Amino acid sequence: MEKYEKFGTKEKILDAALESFSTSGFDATSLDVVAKSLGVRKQTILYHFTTKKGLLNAVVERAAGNLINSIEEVLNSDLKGWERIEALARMIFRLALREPLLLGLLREVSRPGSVGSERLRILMTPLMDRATLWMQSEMEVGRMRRTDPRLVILSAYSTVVGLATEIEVLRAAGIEQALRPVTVRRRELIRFLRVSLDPDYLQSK
Amino acid sequence: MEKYEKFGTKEKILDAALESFSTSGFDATSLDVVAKSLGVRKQTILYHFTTKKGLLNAVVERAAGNLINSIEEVLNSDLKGWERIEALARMIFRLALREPLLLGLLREVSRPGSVGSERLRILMTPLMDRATLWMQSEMEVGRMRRTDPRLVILSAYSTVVGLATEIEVLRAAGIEQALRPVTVRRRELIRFLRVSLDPDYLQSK
DNA sequence: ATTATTATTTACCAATTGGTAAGTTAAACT
DNA sequence: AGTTTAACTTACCAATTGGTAAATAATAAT
Repeated sequence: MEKYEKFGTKEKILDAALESFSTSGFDATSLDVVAKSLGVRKQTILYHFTTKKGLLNAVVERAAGNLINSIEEVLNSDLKGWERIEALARMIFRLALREPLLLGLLREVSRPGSVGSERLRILMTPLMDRATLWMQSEMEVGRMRRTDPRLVILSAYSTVVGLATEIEVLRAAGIEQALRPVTVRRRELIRFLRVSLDPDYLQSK
Repeated sequence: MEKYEKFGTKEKILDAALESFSTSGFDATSLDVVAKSLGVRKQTILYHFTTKKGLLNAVVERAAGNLINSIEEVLNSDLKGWERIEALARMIFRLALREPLLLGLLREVSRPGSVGSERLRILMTPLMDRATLWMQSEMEVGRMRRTDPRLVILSAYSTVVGLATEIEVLRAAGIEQALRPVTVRRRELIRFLRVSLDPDYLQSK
């Protein structure tokens, strides 16, 4: 509960930082530049977030919050087994298309030694554990085909991250409608998940 | 034909630069640091490559050269239709596994506004055009199923780039043998390509 | 041996970086 | 009205950045 929430500077800083981190990356982001784009002094940023790394963490945290909320929404539905998986996949693609900056950020932050990659891991781990447990229990009762949950999840994860690259490369390659390949990829992912997980899915055309 | 090829400094610089660019990224790479790691002054680097961007371009060029050579090898074989595609896919995965730094570089350089992304595009475009033409001619004579070649190629491309992320994330997730998921992904890609392209492939388990 | 060329270094530099310290302004509480 | 606290700014700094200019060393050509 902030006290002088007058101009919402903090939020505006987070927006601008997301923009810059996700398109230019952490190192190429200058606090001075970000501040200038907001008509604010750099020290205002440092006042709110103490350090550049702190700012990134805050951005990641907020983004992850969005993601988790979306996921929660699906998890609280009454969809079962395979249908739930498919709903999840669609939800994530929808989010990724609505807010492409999130993809850029994810891409930036999931680089090995990257600043903020640790933060991402900390935020994602419980989500991943939860998903793993759920999948295992679904396998127990035979609603899901037996595989290694983590491998499936990571495959899905890297498919989504790959989108960030793909969309831009498509644009660079001069393909006008960048939307179609994305839906192709979604179909692909869903089919992959289905083949891996849906026990009722007969593998025929 | 260099004149004083005594210590091969230029090559050593390229090696170190590849290492740094692909793991830390362009902006996070300091010429001073790279130079120090080689026991050489920064100005030696700038002597050989004039500018930091020039160095990146040289690194990209060399890496692309490796890639193109490998591809050429397959293209000069007498494999036809689908078999050629599969050989290509396997070749690229082999290269990616043997030299993981190439993946990191590809990942770094394929970012939208990134320095060097233009260079990559320039190098890749003719390769892509050639592949597209070949695929179209194969489709003409019915050795290949009819689809949009560019979309297939880009799917394959982003799968490979996605590997760069996946391998690291897997490691971060604490999965010991990072090799297995990679081969899974290769199988997946080949199956995808086969379904899309091989006219003789009957889609049954 | 001298000269020309290539390779590498020493010395600098202007610009930018993230960050500290100390104000200043404005709102909230009393 | 006066005090406290939050929001923001001005001033400053040490470190690092990529890059220039000039000197020096090493090799090749004459």
